[in-house]
Amino acid sequence: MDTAAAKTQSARPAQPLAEDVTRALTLAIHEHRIKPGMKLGEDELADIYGVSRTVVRSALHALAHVQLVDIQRNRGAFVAQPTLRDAREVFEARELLEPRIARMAAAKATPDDVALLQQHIHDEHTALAEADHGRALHLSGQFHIEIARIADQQTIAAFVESLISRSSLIIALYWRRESALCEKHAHHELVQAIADGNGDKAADLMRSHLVDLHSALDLREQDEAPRSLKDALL
Amino acid sequence: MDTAAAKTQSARPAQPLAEDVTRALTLAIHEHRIKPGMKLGEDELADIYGVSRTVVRSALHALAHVQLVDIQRNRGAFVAQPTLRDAREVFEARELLEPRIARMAAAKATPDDVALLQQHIHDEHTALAEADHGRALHLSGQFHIEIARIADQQTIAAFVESLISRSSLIIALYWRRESALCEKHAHHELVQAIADGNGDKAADLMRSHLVDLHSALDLREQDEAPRSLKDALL
DNA sequence: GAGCGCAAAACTGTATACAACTTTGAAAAA
DNA sequence: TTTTTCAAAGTTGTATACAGTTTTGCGCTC
Repeated sequence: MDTAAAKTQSARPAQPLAEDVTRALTLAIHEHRIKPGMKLGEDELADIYGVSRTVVRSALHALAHVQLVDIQRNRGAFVAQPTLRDAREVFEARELLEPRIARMAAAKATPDDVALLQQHIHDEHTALAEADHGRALHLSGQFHIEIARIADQQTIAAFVESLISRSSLIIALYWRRESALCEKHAHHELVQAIADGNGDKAADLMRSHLVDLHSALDLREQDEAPRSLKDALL
Repeated sequence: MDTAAAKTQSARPAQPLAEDVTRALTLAIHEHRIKPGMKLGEDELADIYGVSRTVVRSALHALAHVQLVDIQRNRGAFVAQPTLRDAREVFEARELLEPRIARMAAAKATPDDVALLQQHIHDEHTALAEADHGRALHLSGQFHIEIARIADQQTIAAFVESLISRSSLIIALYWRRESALCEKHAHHELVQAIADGNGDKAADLMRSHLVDLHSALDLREQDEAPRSLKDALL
């Protein structure tokens, strides 16, 4: 009967599967429950989620495609560790794409969309109030993704989503503890501009918001050697 | 890295890779050997490449992530059929990203890089002379990808690569036969601007080149209904 | 003859088994 | 004691087997 313990999910029709693991892992990474460099053993995950290695493998490859994990042949999968260069590139790309997306969102947003964004902000505040920083960070990312969805540009939205995922890792690695908390005002003002249909303002707010984020990171040249060393010892 | 030769022949080193199948399929799609909407049966491909379904599955999922194929649950994988909207979005994104990439490439290109680009152009002309339109199209795309590589912006380069892949499908679906052949001059002038380190000119040339491409497509509103119908009958 | 329904075939999704590679630990030699 | 070699354990890559779903085709009913 112990073997059945792994199948305690039998309450579920067992229809959705492989990508559930992908979502679970993505969320865990976004919420910083598992940290950059951590090894993701296939057997271990298969045991945890009560599925076979086949499913875990599929999920890990999916995450590798989004560059959330790094798969090394015959060595295994590890949570990705974006380099300083990666960090700069990701934020550079975000500063290129997201203001434009914000402008489009301002042009297309419906009242329902605005309400949804405000709900996101509310949830984020709630998470912060409960000191659940991981969840707050995840929701903060989802906020940006939601804007991309509202802009109704699937192609660019997919890129933005990928960039935001990686941003989570970058924040985990390079966030300056001294820097202030994510300015709650930024998101709120942005929603207001979108609700007003003020595209220029939305773009500007988005740009400055991203610059703020960017500058809250410690992207100075630091010892990259320890990184590769930690790879081995962690 | 360059195991380009290892592909379709019977003399397989017996240590090939799953991603070899991915490359082979990608190339086949890029060269329009297999067309949008075509079904990619797992057993069939496994038989063709002499590998197990596991490997084929992995390859198909990789292609699905780049949106080259469309995987429908319990139904199978099909070569993707970008919609008119997809086509517009892809070229819009390219017109946003590639000029910037061209500018960066002009700033960073070494003589070797320029030589490589010229080689690409030469190969493309050769393919055209042999009436191998599929290969010419593929090389044309690789040319753009190479520029992104030279620009040394891995993150954006990855996006560009994805966009160019999809462009191949879009061209297969919406190319106007009446429109002139890919203007060979465009690429050549672009290389010259890059070689001269003239970033502004490179960006401008890239932009107009993309606009030319875009306008060579027939993106008028046409019957989308047949599309969904063809899905069933093809 | 047309429409409906059920069963068999085909294919995908998942699990398990086997092979190859990497790592690790200890034993032997210097 | 240090270094080197080799074997055993562990993990990933690939193949095969099984289960569930979709499709198809035939037969039955109206």
